Amino acid sequence: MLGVKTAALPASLRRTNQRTVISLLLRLGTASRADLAKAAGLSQPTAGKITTELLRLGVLQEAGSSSDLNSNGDGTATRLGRPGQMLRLDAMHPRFLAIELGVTETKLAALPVAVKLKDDWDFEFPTPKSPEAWLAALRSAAAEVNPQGLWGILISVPGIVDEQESRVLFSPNLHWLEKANLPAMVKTIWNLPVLLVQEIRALALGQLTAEPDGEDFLLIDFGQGVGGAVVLEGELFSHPIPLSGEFGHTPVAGNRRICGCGAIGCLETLVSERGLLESFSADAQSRGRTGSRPSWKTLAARVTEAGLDPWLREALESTARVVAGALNVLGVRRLVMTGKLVELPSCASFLSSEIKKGAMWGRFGEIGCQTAPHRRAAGLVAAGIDRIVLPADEDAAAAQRQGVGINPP
Amino acid sequence: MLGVKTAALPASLRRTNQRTVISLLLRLGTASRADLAKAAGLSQPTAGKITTELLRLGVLQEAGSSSDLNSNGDGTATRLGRPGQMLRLDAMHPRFLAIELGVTETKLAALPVAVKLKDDWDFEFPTPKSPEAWLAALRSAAAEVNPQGLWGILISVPGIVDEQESRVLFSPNLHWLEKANLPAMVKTIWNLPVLLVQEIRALALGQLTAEPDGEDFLLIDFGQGVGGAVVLEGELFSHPIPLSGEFGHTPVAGNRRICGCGAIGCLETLVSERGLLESFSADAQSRGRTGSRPSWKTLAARVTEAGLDPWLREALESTARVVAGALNVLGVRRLVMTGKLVELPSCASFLSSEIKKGAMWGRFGEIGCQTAPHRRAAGLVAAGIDRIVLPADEDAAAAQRQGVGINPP
DNA sequence: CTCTTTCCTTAACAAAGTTCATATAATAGC
DNA sequence: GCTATTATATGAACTTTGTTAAGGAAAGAG
Repeated sequence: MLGVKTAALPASLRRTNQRTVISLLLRLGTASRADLAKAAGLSQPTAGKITTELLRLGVLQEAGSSSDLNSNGDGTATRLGRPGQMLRLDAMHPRFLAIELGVTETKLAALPVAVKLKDDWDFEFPTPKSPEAWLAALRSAAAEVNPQGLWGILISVPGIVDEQESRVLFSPNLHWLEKANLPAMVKTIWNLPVLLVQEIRALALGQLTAEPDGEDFLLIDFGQGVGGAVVLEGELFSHPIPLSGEFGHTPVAGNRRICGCGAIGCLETLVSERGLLESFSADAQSRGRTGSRPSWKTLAARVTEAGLDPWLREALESTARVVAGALNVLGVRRLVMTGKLVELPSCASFLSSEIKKGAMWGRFGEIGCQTAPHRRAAGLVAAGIDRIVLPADEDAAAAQRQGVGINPP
Repeated sequence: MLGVKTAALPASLRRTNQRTVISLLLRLGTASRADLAKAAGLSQPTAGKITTELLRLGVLQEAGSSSDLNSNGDGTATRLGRPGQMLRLDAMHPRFLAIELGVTETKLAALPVAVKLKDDWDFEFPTPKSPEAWLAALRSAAAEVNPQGLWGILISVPGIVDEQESRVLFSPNLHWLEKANLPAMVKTIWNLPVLLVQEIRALALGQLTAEPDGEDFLLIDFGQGVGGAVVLEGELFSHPIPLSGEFGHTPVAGNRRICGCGAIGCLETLVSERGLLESFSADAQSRGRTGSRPSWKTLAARVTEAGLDPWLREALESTARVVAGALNVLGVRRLVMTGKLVELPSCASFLSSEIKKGAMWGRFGEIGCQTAPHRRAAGLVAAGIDRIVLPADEDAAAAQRQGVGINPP
């Protein structure tokens, strides 16, 4: 018989363990097989097999023996016994081209597996208003990228994305995406696997990468839109219907603004960048100050100087109620906030205190509220490793790599 | 070597498949091993092994051969080939004593594995106001229960429950529970495993039992309190922190009522039974009708006659906003509502239409809103099967059964 | 009475993890 | 400098779980 598809345990156990090892190396930086076995709760033989595989795939690289590192002058007492072969995530070869397709800017960076935790883009250009123009701009940026050794293209997209089908379903602030076939377009430049990742999910994955063993959390980003994503039991929550995290489109009592999504009264119309500026401008006019044109800068200045004006206070209170409701339903007690809004002075702390009042857990213990930088790039790479390098089906993986560029040594 | 704990795959795969088979039988009623294999996507040998085990445990019972059933007069063409041995969930032996510990009533029923989908209690008594009185009342009810063959006691409890530790953490409407050690108390009557299940979770599990392959849903119950629980990817969502589903304690803008939980403005103070009656009474007074004492009956009459008064309309709108927010965050598009509120005329339909307006998915497709009866008993049995009959650790199972009453034939 | 069809079980095997044992490479002690 | 100790990495044997392949059992069809 020839090439019969042989039996397999349905659950992709091996894959789970591979991911555990990668996540451990993200945290530890460098570790021996024995360290990994201990930390992952696996036996040494299993850890050995897994690392062998990851080395073959090019995800890991060797980093000398532990004695080399220890003898490097620092005073740590060298341990007894045979030193381990240290391993780390590969930082030598750029493996992914990450693209942030933002409402106003498009940014690019070529990233290795060992990605930096904070975004750091190589090139950027203003996002044009049509698919063709965007592709043209991307094509000229492409000249600066060496596609040698790349495994895939990762694109962060605002709005609602069907990540399985790589289609943008809905993007209120960038409507032309809905009709474009991004993967096909990008493949005319680089013939590599292309992965679309919903922006808010990339951010959450990035946060998860940065703190892999932090507690479960809800991440909210206040940008051009307002999104939310949840990490439950150490995993980014993914629903078959690609519609989770649409935080900003929750109705707010008394709000009559029309939202890009077609509904009336969405939270987003109050606390997106545009919404905030709109309120600020209306308020400034009512205060009789029509002089300075409302911009993010003047808004920041006003907040620094006058604190939270009533309109802003109210918007934050509404936000806090929606967030508290989400925390209550989910049973999560940690919140990570990103985006421009929480960089305004005292906004983050006011939000936090309001949320703490509204969330049930606040009556038993502490609600953890923190702000964080954007970690899109780290999130994109996490998604890329997960879906391009370690796909569920080994055959599919092979097919996707076909003639494309994974180069086992 | 003697009794060395041997190797095992960490994920409890077998258990998952056992549960799949049970859930299939709940839906199909009766099926052969071959049917189950096909429906569960397992191979016939595996299905055979699993059913053998479940028969040994007493979860399943044999139900004659399919030819017997078919020849029973109905006109279905008897199929070709060897008829299958039909299997069904055991309906002969009462296996669990289910207790609904409600705020006003305590109800009991002895239930077999093949539980009815709608609640149907054998005895009930008013819930006393202290642990001792409750235990005494329970003890006298116990005379009517034959403990022969019982596997465990299942108790549905309102409030926040740590189901792992079997402790009630918080129960705003039944505060004495927080200090009582229910399992220890109950074990003085029946020396059997005792399982506490959070009321809202029992309801959601019951709904899941009734429609095991319906789409993921959010269940909301409007009773003495207001709770919510989520079924994601066919599983009741459980968080390590036992605090999910606390729907009712989300703050509502403008609401100044003081809640049993200690906070101000919780949704629950508006739409719990008590909250509704309070609003109704205030409204009646303002309309100058102090005559008829406000009761659920007069409220129902008023709604039947006058439709939704503004105060009720507003309360429902607030509820709809909170629900819509939850649906948006979770990416769920199906809602199941239970409890007294949605039995009031036109309340359920008004709620549905408001929620459809606020939930993001409503702009793409249909939000499914339905009402359902309480299915606590079914949910309790599901939890009992899961945690008493099929525990993760086979040793723990054996220990828990020790000298207690699982009788393999 | 034999043939076909379907059901159930036994046998052989594959995947993935575990324990146990063994080779290897350092430091520590004499 | 040689041996003892300790820690790492890997090879061998076995467990769990599930899969395909093959064979016996029970019914209707010809």
